[in-house]
Parts: sequence; C-alpha cells; structure tokens
Amino acid sequence: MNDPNTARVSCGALTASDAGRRVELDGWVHRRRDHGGLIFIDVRDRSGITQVIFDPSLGEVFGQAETLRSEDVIRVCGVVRSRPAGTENAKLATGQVEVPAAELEILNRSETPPFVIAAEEEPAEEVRLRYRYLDLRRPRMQRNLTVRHRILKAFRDYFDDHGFLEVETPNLIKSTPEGARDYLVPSRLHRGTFYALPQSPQILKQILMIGGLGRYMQIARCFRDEDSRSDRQPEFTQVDVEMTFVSQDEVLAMMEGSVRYVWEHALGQTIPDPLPRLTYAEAMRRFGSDKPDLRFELELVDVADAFRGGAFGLFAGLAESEANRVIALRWPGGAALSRRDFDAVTELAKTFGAKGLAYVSFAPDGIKGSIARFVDEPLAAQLRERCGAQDGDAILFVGDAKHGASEVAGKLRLEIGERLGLRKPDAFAFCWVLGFPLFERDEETGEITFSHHPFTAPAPGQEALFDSDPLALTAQHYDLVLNGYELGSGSIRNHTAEFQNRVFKRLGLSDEQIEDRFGFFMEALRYGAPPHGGMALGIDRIVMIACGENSLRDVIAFPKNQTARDVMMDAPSSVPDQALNDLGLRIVEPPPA
RNA sequence: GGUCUCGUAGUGUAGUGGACUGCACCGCUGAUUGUCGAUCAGCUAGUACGAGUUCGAUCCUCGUCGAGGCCGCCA
Repeated sequence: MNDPNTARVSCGALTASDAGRRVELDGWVHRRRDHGGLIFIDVRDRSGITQVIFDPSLGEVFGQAETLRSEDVIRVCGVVRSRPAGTENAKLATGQVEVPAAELEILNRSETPPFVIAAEEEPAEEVRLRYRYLDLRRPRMQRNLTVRHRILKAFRDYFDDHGFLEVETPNLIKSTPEGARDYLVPSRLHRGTFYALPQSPQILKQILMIGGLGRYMQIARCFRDEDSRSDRQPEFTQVDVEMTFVSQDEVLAMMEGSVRYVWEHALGQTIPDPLPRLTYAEAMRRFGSDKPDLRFELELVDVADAFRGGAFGLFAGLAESEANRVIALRWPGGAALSRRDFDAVTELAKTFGAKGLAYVSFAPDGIKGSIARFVDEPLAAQLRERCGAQDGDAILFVGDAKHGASEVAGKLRLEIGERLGLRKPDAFAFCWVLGFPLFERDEETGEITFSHHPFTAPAPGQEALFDSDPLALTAQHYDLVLNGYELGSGSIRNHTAEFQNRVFKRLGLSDEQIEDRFGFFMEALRYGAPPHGGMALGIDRIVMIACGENSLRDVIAFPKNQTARDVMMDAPSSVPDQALNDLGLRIVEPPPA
C-alpha cells in the first residue's frame, strides 16, 4: 500500500474538509458493529477514532472484515467521504466523515483482551499493571503521559532559555549511608563491593558547580529503597537544578519562574506571581504541616488560654506550659455528625498519634460533644468567636506537646477538607515554605541530626549559635508545596571545606568517617568551590497533581506496585546461580521466626 | 514492622449459614445493509488458598498469599 496517492493519516485527525482524499489508516480495532450486510469498525490510534465501513461488494475484503475482533491491528485504505445526512456522530471528533474501506490488511491479531479498552469501567489496578500495554491504550493513560511529556519539555525549554546546561550524572555511584536506604548493585570486578543507585544527584551536581558549569539542570532518575505510598515510588524522576553565585531569593525566583512557565505552556494556566511564602513555624502553627494544603482555609486556632484554670483539667493542665498546644479545628456542618462518626474520627486521630480527641458541636438544641459539660456559655461564645464557628458546626480539639498536637491537627484538617470536598483536583495552590531549622534532634537516639541534608548552609549571621545552640539555627532551605504535597526542596549549600567539616563534626562524624564517605567531596571543596545552591522538583508528583490523579502510578508508564514489584515483568526475580557466583553472592535464608 | 479494607466467571459487580450464586460486559454460535455503548436469539465460564467452628461455610473465626489506603519509614 505504498501508493503515492494515498496519505497515511491519524485516526483522530479527519474532518469534513478531508472528503475526497484517499487515505491509509493504521490502528487498532476499537469496536466493531456487525450488521451482517454492513460492518462498522472504529479504528483507534493515540490521536483518536475514525469509523471505517465495509460493504459486501468488496468480496474478499468483506470476508476478512467479518473476522476482525477487538485490538486486532489493521491497515485500511479508502477515500474519505462525508457521512450520509442524519448519520453524523456529534460525539466523535471525526464524526462528520467515514472511510469506506477499499483495502484491508490485518497486520496482527489480538488475543481476547482481559479487559475492554473501550469500556468506561476500570479494571482493578493489579490487572491494569499486569497488562500495562493494554492499560496504556486507554485515553486516560495516553492523556496523562502526554501531559507528562509536555511538562518535561516545558521545564527543559525554560531552563535552556535561562542558560542552564543539561548534564547527565551516573546511576552507578557510591553509597553515602545517610538518609534513605540505598539500592545497591554488586560489583563483579570488585567482589564484595557495591555501587549505590543515587537517591538524588546531590553531591554530583555540587561537584558540577565546582567544575564551573555555572547553571545545571537534569531530568534525573532517583532511587530510594523505602516503602511506597500513593505519592511515593521507589524509582522517581526529578527536575534537578543547581546554580553558582546565587542567593536564596534568586533560586526561588528562578524555580518559581520554571513552575509558572510550565503551568502556562504545558497546562495553559496562570499561577500567582509571586507565590505566597510561609515560614516553617507559621505553616506548623496555622496548618499543622510543613506542606500545607492552601486550597482551603480551616486554620488551626490556639485556644489553650481559654481553657487555662478552667473546668476541663486536661486542657487546663496543658495550658500551663508553653511547650504544649491546645488546638481548635472548626468542622463546618460538623454538628450533623453522629456520636458514631465522632468515634470514628477519634480512632483516626489515634492512628495519627493523638492520645484522644475532644469535640463540641453547636446543634440547634444546644452544645453537645465529649467536653460539652466543661464548656459553659462564656467559653462557648469565646471558642465560636475565635474559630468563626456557626450554628451547625463542630469544633475538634487536639491537646498535646506542640509538635505532636500540630501534626495531628494538621492531618485532621486534611481529613475535614477531604470530606467537605474542599480539596478540588482542578485547583492549584502553591506556596514556599522557608526558615526550616538546620538541625533537629533524632527522637530515637537523642542525637543532633540534619533536618534535610548535611550540605545545607545556615542563614547568614548565625555563626555564634553553631556551637552554643545548634538547634536554633535556621537553614537556607526551601520547600515548594502544592496542594499539600511537597513538590521539592532545595538549599544554599556549604561551599567551604572548613565549614562543611564543622557540620559533619557537629553531626557526630569522625574524621575517618568523613574521609571514608565524603573524602572526594571534601577534597573538591578545597579547590575553589564557588558559592552555589539549587533545588529538585518531583516530576511525578507535579504531573499527578496536574492530571488530577491521586496516584503516581497513573502518571508513570511502568510503575512499581505498593510492594515495589513490577507485576508485568515480574521483577524483582531470582537469578541463575552462575550470576550469583560471578558476583560472589550467596543467598542466606531468613532465620525462622 | 504495624494497622485498616478488600479478594465471587476473562472484566466489573449483586447476593445468601442450606436447594442450580444473580446481573452486565467480553468471548463463542446464529440472525441482521446506517450503526456508533448497535440490535435480537442462544451458549460458555466463578466464590484466592489452607485450617477451624457447624449437621452444613462463598458467608463466621484463624492463618497463608495477593492488592490497596494509612502509621512507622521516606537526609
């Protein structure tokens, strides 16, 4: 069919103006409607669907058409024509035209697919992933991967426009045993040693700065051997960025610009300029999260003082110390909830780490709820005033040590927002979160550890605190947050070996440990490392939110499932003994439980 | 590691401590010349696995396996 008079066209592209053209359509049998003496076949490719019609006058071709089934792959030639009056299909982009087949070539047959591509109903995710190549034929996945492509391209275009060089960094690197668990790759040539897959190209991009690249970006694959969530995959993609001779504000402006450009060019939407900024302390206080969902209000309200010296002993006691919070959280319409509903919410709060949950509701027949008997009229009036609660609302109370109370209340806030439909998938609420502490105390060991990573620089002018009160140090670190998801984080880095060494020492590393793990990096810092800083944005999450999806698995072509398995390939899998022998590995059975 | 929910034909679902587990789609056979979720007639095909309670279990209990959500974890 390599006829110069025949144009190969996309299945979704034909319009009335194409009538009279002789075209070739290649694609899958989407649906067939067999009327015995007349057969309609919808031919599908990524661009859409065109109706092809077979007439018995075609003889042998018609006989072939009778055998066509879903997902067979065909090539059809014919002259496009307008549909007879009254048979147009307004629901179809190509509904004004059809192609009466003159020739048919069956390029491949399909077995009966386990699920119907054309169906509205969605098979279980396990089935979708097992037959991913079929799932990918569905419009939803084709759309999501298209959006993903456009977003990636927009990022590349933007950073290219701003003088960034895309530089690839290796995937077989050195394990630096801090942070998440590494994926390890055994070395054959150096038996008993291992490469690690990068958790991020962090050190490498810093060395690129030392290498004088100035402005670097990369669409980088990262690997972390930790348990998955709907928004976390063991293997994920970042837009990784690093720049020299920049202030924090300059990095923020550049990154903010990239996101604004992406939203405009890939999604056709404008976002605020500038993006709102919150401090870490403010985010925790008002939203109970370092990644607040700003699509809705419902802020946390501090009410400890209202309970001080009052009848409710638990909160009165908590109110005596600045280390505690008593947080009120308005639940619009919450008075309609049953006792049973509140019990369920209390159970939920306990899974978040709450010891319990107090609540009052303002029902038409008076104040109700678990602590209603401690809430007299003046207190009720005060609480309503401060929370902005109306008749029919409820207020939840979380009281505990500051940080824990904030986190519990923050998660309850999201739950309320979710139930009230306030987390709209087509709304995009960005914000920066700044002013994180540089160090924090490890709750298990009691040791001082870094909040994000050990290369982050403290805010200028805080040198005096470094030894006297390290936990009071503020980091030049920033998170970009969208709709309650952390899109990415970055920082201004330490660029002198001397200061980096002080940080490592402060974290309790010995000279030997520093040399063993970071010796190459410390050495690089000593050869004229310029001031630098950067950021990495999680592409998978950005695409997920942009597509209105709830799971990364719907925006990744071949994702792992929750247990980190690829159910299509069946990975991970065992390997032949010879492969283990080459690597000097032996599998040890786990000890009996 | 913990916890919750789920597992019924190829797919999506319904239902019940007791008789042939119902429906839709897919598939198969036949009919059908203007459909587009084609239509009409017929057919095929199922309780994840194991143990227990019970006269009797798809249903109740426990375990195993698998899946998903959340907590821990994720510098």
